[in-house]
Amino acid sequence: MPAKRKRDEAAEGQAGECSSSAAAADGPRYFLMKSEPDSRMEKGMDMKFSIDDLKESPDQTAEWDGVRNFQARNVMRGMKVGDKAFFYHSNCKVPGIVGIATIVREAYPDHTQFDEKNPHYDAKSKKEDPRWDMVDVKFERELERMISLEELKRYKEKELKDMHLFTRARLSVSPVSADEWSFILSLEKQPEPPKEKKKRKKKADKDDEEEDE
DNA sequence: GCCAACGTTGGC
DNA sequence: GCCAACGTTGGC
Repeated sequence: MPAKRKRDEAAEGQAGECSSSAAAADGPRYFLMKSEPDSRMEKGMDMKFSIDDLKESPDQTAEWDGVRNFQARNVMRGMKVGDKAFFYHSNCKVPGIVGIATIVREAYPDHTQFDEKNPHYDAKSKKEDPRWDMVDVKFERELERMISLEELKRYKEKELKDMHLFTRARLSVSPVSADEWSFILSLEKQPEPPKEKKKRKKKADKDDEEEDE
């Protein structure tokens, strides 16, 4: 067996912690899925997929294709129908959670891996043994207000200290604990907090500050 | 547009 | 199986 295969399996092992064996019996599990709301061309294909795009999809349902990271794939493999996911806008002006989607179809092979025209084509993936999976997600609702990354970060030392969004920042699909889920939804009910100003201060402000000390 | 963080690849 | 080089993610 080639070494490559071994690596896949190793990666698979890692997912164990956040799966899966206990199906939907004990209620839904929770996730966070990142998507880019702004147009960005990759090999002639627009990578944009916003919460509005999901909402406007046929049956408000879309294939979550293009995941090409083993950890993220493994997280998706642990998803069950009925599980919930925060829809997160990334790589944009104001990144953050904008809505909620429901998993409506469990992991199955991502067809874009076999499509040479697709930016996520994977020449090494074989039809008999696909490397990459996708799930289908359905729009549930938008949040009453966006919970920005900046706002979430205010809790990264406390309520959200274990969130994969912070501890594994580059994972595009990550698990969210029930506590994290309800904590974030509790933020939604609160009024929008004032923006934390941490943009580079103007020199005048800075001088003032130094005088204060 | 920059670049830090980090996942992946491949030589050894 | 180590690890340097490379590529990508994604906030800023």
